[in-house]
Amino acid sequence: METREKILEVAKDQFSRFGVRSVTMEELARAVGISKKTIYQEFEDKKDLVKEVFSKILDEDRQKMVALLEGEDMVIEHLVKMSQMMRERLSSINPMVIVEVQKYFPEAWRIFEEFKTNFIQEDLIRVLDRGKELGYFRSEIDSRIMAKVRVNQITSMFDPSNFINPEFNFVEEQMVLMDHFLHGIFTEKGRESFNSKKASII
DNA sequence: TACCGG
DNA sequence: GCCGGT
Repeated sequence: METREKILEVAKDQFSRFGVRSVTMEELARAVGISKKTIYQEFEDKKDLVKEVFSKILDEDRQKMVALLEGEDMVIEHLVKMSQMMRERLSSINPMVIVEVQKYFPEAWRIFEEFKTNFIQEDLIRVLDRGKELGYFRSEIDSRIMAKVRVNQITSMFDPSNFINPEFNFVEEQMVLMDHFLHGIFTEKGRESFNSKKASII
């Protein structure tokens, strides 16, 4: 594996587990088994490294989401699995990291914001439109507005005010939100299809 | 590895 | 005093 890839891989792991600010460049270099100098040959500074780690994480999610859209009739499964993916992503990251990145690494946070609007939202619009064509979702729903609503529901997990003092378990809350969202857009056919296969996809 | 400066 | 950066 290339040095750069190795650094990103180890940094992703260490940052996710211990937080960004509590992992020093010194410690990171030791964990990778290289010198600080080598890290600074690959990355401008710590901000740059954090940004690249974040891009890598989002790239992995992007790949998975593209793969989800492969099947012809995968509309409902797509929405369910996307929710699943985001829940897994959040539980794999130390909540402290989210706060740190927003506060001290605004460029990395911007990457995440762009991912939300440019990718997740556009992906949802396509899925909602496809679901309407297939008769799973009511034709009168506005795909663009509902896609935005759904992005906000999903990413509310990453809003510190929602996870610092959680009133509910966030997994349970996301499940309830997803169920409510789906039932709000389903046609009769969509609802029946969901009920008949929900045991196998949830 | 040692060092400077924030 | 610690840590990013040289």
